[in-house]
Formats: sequence, C-alpha cells, structure tokens
Amino acid sequence: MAKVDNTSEQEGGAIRRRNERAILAAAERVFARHGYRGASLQEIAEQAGLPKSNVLYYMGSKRKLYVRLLERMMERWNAMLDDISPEDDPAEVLSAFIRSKMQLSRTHPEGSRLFASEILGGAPFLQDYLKGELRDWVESRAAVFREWADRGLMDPVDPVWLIFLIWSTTQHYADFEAQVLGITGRDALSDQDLEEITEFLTRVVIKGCGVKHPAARAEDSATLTER
Amino acid sequence: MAKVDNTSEQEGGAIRRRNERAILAAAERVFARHGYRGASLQEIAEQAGLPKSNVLYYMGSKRKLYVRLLERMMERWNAMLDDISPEDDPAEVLSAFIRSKMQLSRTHPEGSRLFASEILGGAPFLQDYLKGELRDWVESRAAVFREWADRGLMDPVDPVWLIFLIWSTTQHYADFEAQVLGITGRDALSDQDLEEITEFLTRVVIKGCGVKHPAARAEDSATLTER
DNA sequence: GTCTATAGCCTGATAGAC
DNA sequence: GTCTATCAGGCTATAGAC
Repeated sequence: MAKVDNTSEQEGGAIRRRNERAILAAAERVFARHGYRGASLQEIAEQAGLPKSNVLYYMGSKRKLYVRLLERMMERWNAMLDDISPEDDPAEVLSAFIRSKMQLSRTHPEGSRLFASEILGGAPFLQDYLKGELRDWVESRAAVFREWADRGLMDPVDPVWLIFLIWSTTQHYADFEAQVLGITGRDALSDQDLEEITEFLTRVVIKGCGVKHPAARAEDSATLTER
Repeated sequence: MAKVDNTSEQEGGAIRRRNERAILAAAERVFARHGYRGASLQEIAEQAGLPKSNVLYYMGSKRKLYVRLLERMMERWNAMLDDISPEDDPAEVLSAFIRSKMQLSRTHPEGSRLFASEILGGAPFLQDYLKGELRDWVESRAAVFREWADRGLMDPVDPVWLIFLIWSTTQHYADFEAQVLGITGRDALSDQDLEEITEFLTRVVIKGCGVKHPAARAEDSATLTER
C-alpha cells in the first residue's frame, strides 16, 4: 500500500494518463497512415514526444497497442448504435443512421482509417468481431428493414446491401479524405460541406429506397424527404 | 547485335515476361495487404517464386515497383472511362458507370485495394494525379450532370458528391471484401451477388436522384428504373 | 518510474561468382 | 541473365543504469 517517495500519487497518475493519451493519439495516426506492419514505434514515440522505450513501457508491445486502438474504435462505434424497432419511422431511423456515421467520420477520421487499414489487410485481428458481434448487429437491423418493406413502408431492397451503401458512402469522407480534398481542391471539408453531404446522402437513400412516411406521423416527418 | 550463346532471344524474352508478370501480380497482392512500408521484397519474391534479388534486378527498386503498379492501375481506370455528353441518356450513363466500376472491383480487387491503401496513407505518390488528371475528369462529368439537372432530366444534386457516392459504394466490395464476407458469412461473392448489388445500386442512384427518361427513348429505357 | 544501451532480427540494396 | 553472399541501417523488444 505504501508508495515510494518518488512522486505523489496524483501527479504520477496524471503523468501516466497524459502520456498514454499522447501515445494512443499518435499511434492512431501512424497506424492509420502506414498500416500495422508499416508503422514503427519510433515514429509513434516521436509524434507523442516521448522516448521509444516509454511506448513499450506503457503499452507492452506493438501488437497490444494496435489491438487496444482497434478496441477503442469499436467502442466508439458501439456507443453510436442505439437499437431500432419495426415500430420506428424508417425515414427517421435511416436519417439518424447516416448522420451519426458521418459524424463519426468527422470526429474520428484517424480511427476510421485505422479500421479501414485493418480490413484492407484482410482483418487479421478483427475476423472474430466481424463474424460475430457485427454480423449479429447487421442481421438484427436487416430484419427490421425487411419488416418495413413487408408493410409497404419502403421498397423491398436487400437490407444488407443498403447498410453497406450507408457505411461506404459515409466512411468515404474519412478514409479517402486525401482524394476528396485533392479533387475538390480544398484544404479541409467545412462543417457546412459535411451537412450538405449528409443531406444529399439522406435524400438519395430515402428517395432511392422509396421510403414512405407513416400516415400517423405525416406532419412530423414531412420535411425529411426534402432534406 | 550479336547475342551471346546463353539463351535464344525468344526464350529469354518469354522468361522475362513471365517473371515480370509473376512479380507484378505478387507485388500487387502484398502492397495491397500491407501498404507501401509494410510490404517486403522478401515476401513479394517468395509469392512470385523467385529469389529476392531477382525482384530488384527486374524492377530496380521497391519504389519503382510500387509506382509501376499504381500506374498500371490508373491505366485500367482510364481504359474504362469513355466520354459522355449532355445529349446522352442520364439513366444509361449512370447505369453504365456503376456497372463498369463494379466490374473493375470484380476483376482487379487487389489493384483497388492497392489504390485504397495509397489514398489512406495520404496519397504521397498520387497527389499530382488527384489534383490534375482526376480532378479534370470529375469536373467534366460534373458539368454534364449539372446540365442534365438544368434541363430537368434529374434532381439538382451536387454532381461531385454523386460521383463520390458511386465510387465509394462500388469500391467497397473490393476494398472491404473481408468485412463483406465476414458479415454475409460467405467464402466469396458470386457473379450473381455482384449482379444483384449492381442492380440495387443502379436503382437507388437513379430513383434517388430523380432521373427521368427522355421522352424520345421512352421504350428503350423503360426497364432501367426497375433494374 | 524513466530512459540509455544494446541484442537479435529483418529490411532494401549491391557486388560479384557462375 | 541469374543467383548467392553480404552490407549498412532500421526494426521490436529487453536488460539494466539512474
């Protein structure tokens, strides 16, 4: 229980927290840019402003650091995903779904690219997650979409392809940022750009899948198709 | 002019061609999977069935090999892109656009992932291409889309966001193949799956952007919206 | 707790035998 | 043309001084 005379408990904890945060932020950037193999602890340490050995002291190994980053990203992902039920309004659910994915691309572009890099490399660390948790998540949403289609609230499109469409179009603005900026000739996308893109995607998805407004909520959701 | 007694001209050329093809194919796989830095000449050589030094003998350096692969992918890309004019039928053009991009994802998934990896890493080798050739290509298409919108042939959506939508959704099936297979629980996507996805994407884009059929071609293109 | 020094391995590239 | 041997440098990880 007795601490050594080195540093106070509070200061030590604070330093540790600060260093860990710096390492995680730097590592996310470097892994996202160069992939698991291409990233070096050297570069991560430099970007975190620490000696290389500190990275290993705090994180144990390159592999553990990488896995920790992936898990952190999956948590962000899960935090975003609230449940839906067949009783919900399809237009509202799809709109909220697109909006929250766009915001994740906006607030955590490095995390999105880290995830993309992992998948691009064949998902060696995320195989189980994809075939387990994530697959279940997709299946449960797909079931709701199918019920909406059965009740005539939207066209009978394949729900899984629809989910992939929403994922790919929203992640695109984080993962292919370099291409988007190069082609549009900008330094960065503004909040207004992202709002515009969100509205475009929402409009195309809702109109493209023939999503109807339930009669009971006609006034509430009347603006949604025009969004 | 006189050849040494080593091998016949034909055989030597044939061996060289065969080895180069093997190296390029192996390198595309390895670079796609691990990125530029993460890829090793060792692994490329092993997958090509050649000693490591042969790779350098044929390709000069790791960097030259990588650039050559990128250029080959850009050529495939360019070969696919025929010109369009405001007189064309929007539904036909968009449908053909989606279809050819899906086929590129199908026939050259490693090339698509190589390109994705390059962009994910900030496009260090493709900056000029993105800001030059590709930007011009997008702008010329965007101008046609805008004219269609002005003439009431489709909704006034932002053409650039629409192009990004088509790119991201079609490339997704090559770049995120590991995720798609994990979630759908398959070993591979069949030709039929890809046809189904192509039709789904075409339908959502055409309906979602309110694309109309020019009166003159009503019978010809009547089936397109239902696709 | 923190950092320096270094071990052991793998990298891209080259020189030179055949 | 082809391949073995080797170099100098970077990598992850660890041992041990402070």
